[in-house]
Amino acid sequence: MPIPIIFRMIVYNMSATTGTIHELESQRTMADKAYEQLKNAIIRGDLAQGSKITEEDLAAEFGFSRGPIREAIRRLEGMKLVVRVPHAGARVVTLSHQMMSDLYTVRESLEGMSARLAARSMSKEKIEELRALLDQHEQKIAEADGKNYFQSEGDFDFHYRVAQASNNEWLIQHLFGELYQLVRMCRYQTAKRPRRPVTALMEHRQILEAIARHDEELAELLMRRHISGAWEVIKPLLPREEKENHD
Amino acid sequence: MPIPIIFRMIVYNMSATTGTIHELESQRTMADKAYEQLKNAIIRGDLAQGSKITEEDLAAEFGFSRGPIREAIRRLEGMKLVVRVPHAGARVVTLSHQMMSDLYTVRESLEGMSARLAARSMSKEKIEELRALLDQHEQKIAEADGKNYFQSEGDFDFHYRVAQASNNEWLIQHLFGELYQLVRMCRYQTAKRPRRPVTALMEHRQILEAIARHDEELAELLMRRHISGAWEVIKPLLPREEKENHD
DNA sequence: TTAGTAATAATTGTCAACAATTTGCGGCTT
DNA sequence: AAGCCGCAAATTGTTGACAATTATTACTAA
Repeated sequence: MPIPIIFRMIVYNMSATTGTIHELESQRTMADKAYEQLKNAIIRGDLAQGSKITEEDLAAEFGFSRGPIREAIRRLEGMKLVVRVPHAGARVVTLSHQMMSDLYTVRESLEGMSARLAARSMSKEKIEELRALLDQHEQKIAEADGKNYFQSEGDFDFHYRVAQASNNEWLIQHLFGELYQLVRMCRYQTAKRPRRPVTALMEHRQILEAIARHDEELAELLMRRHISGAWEVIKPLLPREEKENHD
Repeated sequence: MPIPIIFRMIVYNMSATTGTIHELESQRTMADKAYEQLKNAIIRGDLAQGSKITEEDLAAEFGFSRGPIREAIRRLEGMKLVVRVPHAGARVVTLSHQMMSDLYTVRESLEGMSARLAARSMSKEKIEELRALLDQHEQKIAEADGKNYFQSEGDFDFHYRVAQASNNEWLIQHLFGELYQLVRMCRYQTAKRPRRPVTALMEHRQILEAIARHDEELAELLMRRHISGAWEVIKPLLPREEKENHD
C-alpha cells in the first residue's frame, strides 16, 4: 500500500512483537526535543535576535551530543528562524521591517486562498462549530479584558480552522508550519498587550458569514483585508532599519 | 552590521590570511553535493517514486559517510521531495493527484500575488527586457517546434522574472525553492513532449501587458488563470489513485 | 494449516574523536 | 607606526563505532 503523502506522520506500531500500540509521543527523538525547545526559546525571545548559536554550547546545555543539536538547527534553518552561513555558524534570525512586510504579503495571499477554499467546501457542521468558537472568543474578550490570550490563541484557532476547512495540506503546511512561527515571534517581541481583539473578532465574523454564504470572492477579499489590516497595526512597532545588535 | 536576512548566503572570505577571495562554489560541503545529486535524481526519475532510501546505501554509493547523506535527506524532506517516518526510514515522494492539485492551488495564489506586485512596481527597463525575452521564446518555438526546451526553461524564466520583479524574497523562496521542484518533477515524469508552448506564450504576453499597464487586478487574474490552465493540462496525465508501486 | 511469539537482521538515532575551515591575535617587515 | 603574514584558538564538517528501534523470519502451539 502506498505511503501517506507529503507530510511527516507518526505511525502506529502494530507489529506482533508486543501487541501494544506505542504512544504517539513516546518516540520523540532528542533532535525533536531540542528543536522544540530552541524554537520556543527563539520565538519568545529568550534567545535574542541575531545572537550566535554554537552547536557545542547548546550540546553542553541540553546534555546530549552535537548530532541532534545539529539536526535541530538545520530544521530551524528550514523554518527560517535561524540563518546559517556554511562554515561560519548560525545566528537567530533578525526580524526586519522588510522581511515581515514580505511575509505578511505572502500570508495575505495564502490566507485569502484559504478563505476562498473554505467558502467553497466547508460543511454546515464545521461552520456552526466555528460560529460557536467565535462566541467563546467574544466571551473571553469580555471577561479578561486586558489579557493578550485571545490574540495569541484565539486568532490562531480561527485562522487554523479556516485553513483546515480548505482541505489543502500545502496551504496548512505553509501557513502554520513556516510563516506562523515568525508571526508568533513577531507578536511576542513587539508588544505584549493585546492589539485589537474586538476589531479582529468582528472581521472574523464577517469572514465566516461570507464563507457560510459560499461567497468565495467576498471571503477571499475580507480575509485579505483582515491580514493587511493586522499588518498595518504591527508595522509601526517594528524598527525601520537596524544599525547594530548582533551578539 | 546586521546579518543578511532570511536566506542562506555564501560569504566572501576577506581575512588577511591569504589575501585571496575564495571562490564562491569552492566551499561546497559534501552534504551540498549529495543534496544536489539526489535532488536531480529524484526529479528526473532516476530514483523511482516511492522507492526506499537508506542512508547506508547512499553513503556507500557516494563514497562518504552517513552524516552528510543524512543531512541531505533532511533537506530533501524539507523540500517535500522525500517522506520520512521517524525510526522507519525515508522514501521518495509519490506524486498523487490530490497532492499536485493542492500544490497548484497554492501556486495559483502565490503566482497571482507575484504578478500583482510586479504590476505595482516593475520598472520600464525590466518590462522591456521581459518583452525581449518573450520574443526570444517565440523564435525558439518557431525554430525547434518539437522540443520541450521552451516549456522547461522558458516558462521558468518568465515566472521567475515576474517573481523577481515582485521584490519579495518570501515569494521567490516559496515559489522557486519549494513548490517549483515538485512542478519540475511532475513535468519530467508525466510526459516528455512540450505541452502547449504557443498558448503559454500568448498568456505570458497578456500578463506582461497587464503588468506594463500597472493593472494589478488584471495581472493577478490573468496569472491565476494561466496557472489553473496549466493544471488542467497536467491533471489528466496524473494517476487518479495508485494501488501499488513502492519499492 | 494458521495464529501468535520470540529471536534475528536491518536501519535509524546517538555519540565521541578527528579533520577541515574560519576567525582572531601577535609578531615581523618595511 | 602601519600593514601584511603566519600561527593558534574556536567552530563547523566528517567519520566510524555503538545503542535503540523497527521490520522480518523462523518456530512453536493450537
